[in-house]
Amino acid sequence: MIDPKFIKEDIEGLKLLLKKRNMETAVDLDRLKAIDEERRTLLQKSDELREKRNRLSKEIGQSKSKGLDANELMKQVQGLSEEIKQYSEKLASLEQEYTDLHLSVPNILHESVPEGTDEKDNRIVRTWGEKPHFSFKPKPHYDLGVDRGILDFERGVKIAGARFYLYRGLAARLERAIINFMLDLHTREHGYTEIFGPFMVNDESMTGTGQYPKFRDEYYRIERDGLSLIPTAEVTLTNIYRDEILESSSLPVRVTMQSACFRREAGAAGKDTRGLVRVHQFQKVELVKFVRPETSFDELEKLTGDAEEVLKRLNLHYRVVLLCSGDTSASSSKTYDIEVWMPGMDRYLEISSCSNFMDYQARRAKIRYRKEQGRKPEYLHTLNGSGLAAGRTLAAVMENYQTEKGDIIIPEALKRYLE
RNA sequence: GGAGAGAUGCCCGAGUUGGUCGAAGGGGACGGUCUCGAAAAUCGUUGUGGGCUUUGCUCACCGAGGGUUCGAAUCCCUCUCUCUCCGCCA
Repeated sequence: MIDPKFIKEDIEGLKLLLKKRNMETAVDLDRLKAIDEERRTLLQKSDELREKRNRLSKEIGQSKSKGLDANELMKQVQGLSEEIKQYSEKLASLEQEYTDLHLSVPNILHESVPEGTDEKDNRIVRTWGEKPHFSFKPKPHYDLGVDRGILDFERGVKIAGARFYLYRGLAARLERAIINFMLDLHTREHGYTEIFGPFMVNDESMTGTGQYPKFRDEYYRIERDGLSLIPTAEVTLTNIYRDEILESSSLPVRVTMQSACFRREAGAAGKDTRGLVRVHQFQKVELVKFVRPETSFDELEKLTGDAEEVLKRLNLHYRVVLLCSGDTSASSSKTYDIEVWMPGMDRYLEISSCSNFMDYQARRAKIRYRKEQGRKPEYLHTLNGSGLAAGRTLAAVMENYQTEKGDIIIPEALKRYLE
């Protein structure tokens, strides 16, 4: 949610924002503005009536305690109450519509975000390492894994369905090693606290981070219990402080958590159907930060660097891409994608996405902090990024470290985790 | 899953014959006095969100949502969560 002052004071600015984001039809801003004004008028009127009712009711109490007759007053207040009720009903429906529209307004974009319509306009900001050379034609991880007997897609499909898979032996051990390596790196060297929390969350949490109410079909929900399987540990981590006020001295808070992630991949039919690229369940190490507003864009650079460090230590060639205005997700103000080179697939593959949400998510989830004692609480800024997607990292290691005979060399950084 | 108890401000905790209760009291935190300084003592301040004609006025919030009433933290209904006992269990 953006600061409501934008709706009140700068509707033209918001129109421009929608245009930049290539989503002009997503929100009826004129309607939003009109509702905002109408509800404020009604609110004023209704507050006046309530004030009167409170005052008269007090008088009734006083009269009665003196043994005086208050019937006349009581009749008057009864009428007031009727009127107030009508106003509340009108207001409630207006508030509802206002909130729905407010939630649909995307986040303000940072000035450094390039204008553009889709991924073609994203800007490569840096590249690390080089594409490895092979004296043979490197295989994509799915062929390599199946040939080697460590990836089993047929069994995954039998057990659960399309887009499920099974790791056997080395693949399973390698992914576990990758996860441990990443968690150790982030906790020992980057200052994150390791968290282990729920993989299933309630609707408040899904709403807090923005999954609900809009993109309901993209997630698995267990109706009977009102719980949803998390699509990322971002949900668990960000909701740690939902509805709370933190002390300024405790910021920044840095947390990391490894989790399984569940995605329905609705609308991705026929896309990336092979391999570990797009599946319904995968593991990921997530990074989340809660920071003071004035530091959040610096923190985004550091967070992205924390994720990049994983690839550096694994000696995997990658590039960092700054998403353009049309490709940046609605809740993000600025996003970097990290794309790792996949020699077998002969393409770069997104392995991490790091975003600064500024106060957009914090406002929604009511996460605030107190600048100093006695001051009003303010919304803090939240950031998150994958550090990294474990399944895709496994695939990248397999493709980059394969030998002609179909073996996989263990990267130096992972050796101690596989002994 | 069965039986019972409870949910109040940063924390503890009063308030349940409905009225001047946004809420006593204690603790904590912050500020002042005292002191060379500190402790102790003492005085004061200390919830959140909204509206407006914004050094002020006002509305809402006592787990959440409904209801009764002129008026509800206080009465009624539903839900959620917590605790205790029993059952089950990695």
